[in-house]
Amino acid sequence: MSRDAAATRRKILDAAVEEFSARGFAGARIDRISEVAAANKRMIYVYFGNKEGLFSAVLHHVIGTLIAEVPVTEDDLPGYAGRMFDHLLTHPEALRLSLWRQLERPAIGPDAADVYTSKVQAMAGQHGSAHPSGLPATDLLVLVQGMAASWLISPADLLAADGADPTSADRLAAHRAALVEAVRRVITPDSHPTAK
Amino acid sequence: MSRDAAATRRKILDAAVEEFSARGFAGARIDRISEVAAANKRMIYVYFGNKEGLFSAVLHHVIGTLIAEVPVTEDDLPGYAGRMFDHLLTHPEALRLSLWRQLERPAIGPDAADVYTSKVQAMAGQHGSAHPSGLPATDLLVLVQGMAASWLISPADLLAADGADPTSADRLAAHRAALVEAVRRVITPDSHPTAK
DNA sequence: AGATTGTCAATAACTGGTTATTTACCTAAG
DNA sequence: CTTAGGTAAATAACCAGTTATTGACAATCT
Repeated sequence: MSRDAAATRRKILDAAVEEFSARGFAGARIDRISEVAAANKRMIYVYFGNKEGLFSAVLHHVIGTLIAEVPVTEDDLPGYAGRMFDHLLTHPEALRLSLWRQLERPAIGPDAADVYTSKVQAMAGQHGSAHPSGLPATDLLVLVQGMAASWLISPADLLAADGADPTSADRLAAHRAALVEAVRRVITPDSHPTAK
Repeated sequence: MSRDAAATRRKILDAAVEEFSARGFAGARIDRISEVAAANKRMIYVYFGNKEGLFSAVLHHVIGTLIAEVPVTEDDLPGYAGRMFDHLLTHPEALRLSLWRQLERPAIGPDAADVYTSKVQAMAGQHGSAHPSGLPATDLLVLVQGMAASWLISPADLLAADGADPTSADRLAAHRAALVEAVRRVITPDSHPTAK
């Protein structure tokens, strides 16, 4: 039996991503993580300190990857929404962990304030604090993120309201198209505002 | 000390709403609920069976109220978004419990399939499965709900990207306006689609 | 009386964290 | 080349405090 600190640390982290993603902080069990990782429980405390330290490491890993792989393209918000949707679809743990973080431990995890601030300022540009669309830049970014995640956080009974299977590849592609188009409309400055 | 079954049941339910909303199913403690309710722990099992039964009752109560008080006005989606935002703002437990339900116990809680199905059909109307806007009715409803909740589920570092206090009444009113306007744009069929 | 409503205390299974100890690997002296 | 010793890595057993749930019993109302 060989000894490999990096590999053990990695196995623990992977198992922790799975466990915390599935059950959240309060629901996660250290024993289950060590079992899945095929590592001794004690090693978790050696490498990560305590349960919260492990949760923090998981958050940094997964959310850090999300931020790195889905850059905010402030000049192409529809594309950003589409790519975000794709990433959340292929990395369900990213969305689940983000939600659990928000609900259970908002203070823990990576701080993306600098990233967001610079993007928001870039969007605002010379137009005061508003995007060319006329909507405040921060609100726009928040709305786009909410739209990108909406399908994946909605209850199944809503997603299936039209009878189609909400998880089929076709349905997901159709929603992706609707998402991108909806964002395009949001950022399009209207030429002739209507009353209703 | 007088005896009042209905009052005791109600106190337990109120305390459970608070506890489950704050900590979720796994994080909630029966002891804390009975303490806050000033009721004996045993009564929880008499009235609600077990922890899951209590969680289910909480979900039915809070989400049922949400569905009743914020009807889906399919002919006024911007207004629906605004009223949903208002309700979630004044009833934070409704959003938190919805999220926790989705993450921890998706199978539990009220089933709104019939409500959604009829609204989606009404929106689709004579236009096949699509809304007058050209977007699929289900997707539209999902997106609008995601938009309404986006401010309230976003991390603080994003909300404060423009330096303003994200919880101030002014800021919330400004975001509400942006939300309603964004939804209006999404449902407006465009007269002259542009490339980018 | 008879059913409902409430109290108290016990229990059996867990849970995060720790202590004491062993095992594998590397290096430098003999 | 071998081997003694130091150190990082891993493990098993354990602990003290919780946790949800229940059984037995008392008070109250109709």
